[in-house]
Amino acid sequence: MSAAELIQKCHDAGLKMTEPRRVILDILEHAKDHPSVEEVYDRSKKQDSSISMATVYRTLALLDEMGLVFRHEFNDEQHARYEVNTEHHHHLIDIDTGKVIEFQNEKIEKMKQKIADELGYELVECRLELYGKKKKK
Amino acid sequence: MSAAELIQKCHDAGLKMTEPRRVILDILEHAKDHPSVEEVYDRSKKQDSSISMATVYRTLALLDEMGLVFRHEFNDEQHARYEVNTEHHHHLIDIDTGKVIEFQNEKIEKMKQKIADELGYELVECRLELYGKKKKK
DNA sequence: TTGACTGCAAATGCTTTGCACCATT
DNA sequence: AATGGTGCAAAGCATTTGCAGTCAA
Repeated sequence: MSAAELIQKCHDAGLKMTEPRRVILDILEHAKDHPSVEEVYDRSKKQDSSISMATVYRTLALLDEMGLVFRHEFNDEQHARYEVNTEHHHHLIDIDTGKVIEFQNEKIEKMKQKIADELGYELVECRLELYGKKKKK
Repeated sequence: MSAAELIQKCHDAGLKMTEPRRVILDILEHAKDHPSVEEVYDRSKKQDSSISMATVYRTLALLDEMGLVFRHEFNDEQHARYEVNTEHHHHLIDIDTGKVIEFQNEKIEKMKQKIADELGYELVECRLELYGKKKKK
């Protein structure tokens, strides 16, 4: 999703497009990692030093509620990480380096649906995180 | 795992078996839910009113490090939940009621291994949570 | 114009920690 | 006796919130 599309969706939702929001959306769209709130804040400050931490928190929470963004809380981390909601995928976290690798798997998607269904539930959301160590060749 | 086995493992690890630890292990072993720290604390107080919150936090952290217990942080909850480490399983959380259902699935286990392997990783841990709404009959 | 949005600083809530005392080994 | 464990209270940290001023629509 491009920054322009994100802005459009915010507009459609009736949100005012302020400078802080524009900057934060831009940061998120260009982030190739899964930045923490503080990281989004630091990067935002470079574009507009007047942006406050409170606004970053408020904006990210808002985007999360709207479903434009995903909030992650990986193991052993005390802070949240965010990423733009693009294609559905999961994460493998390198427990030594903290590196996050994204992956998709059609079979697992089907299994999830099936499991929820068999338990009498309609699947709404899901969180799958693998934690591993890099294999030696 | 019975309370006696838990105590044995703590003993083997060289931990002193104190009253607070005995009580907390007993609480955990009998818990059929996934109690929060505060819940473990409240239940512990009924057996020994002198137990402090700090000790509950310290003990649970210790048991988690030892791998005797699992720490969960389900979506939209600001506190951790714990459960004794028994058979490997995952959770389906009812997003309306917060009810937690446990499940196992052999195929998913295999898929996880395969995915990690293909990404060049040795799988160490995993977290799979499904969030859903109860289906109407 | 006006209600949504913002920065600031104070407050919250879960969790951790320093310290002096105490109990298990 | 030694040292690891405990309760208490204070500190930490990520996150939230009250408020008064500001700005997009």
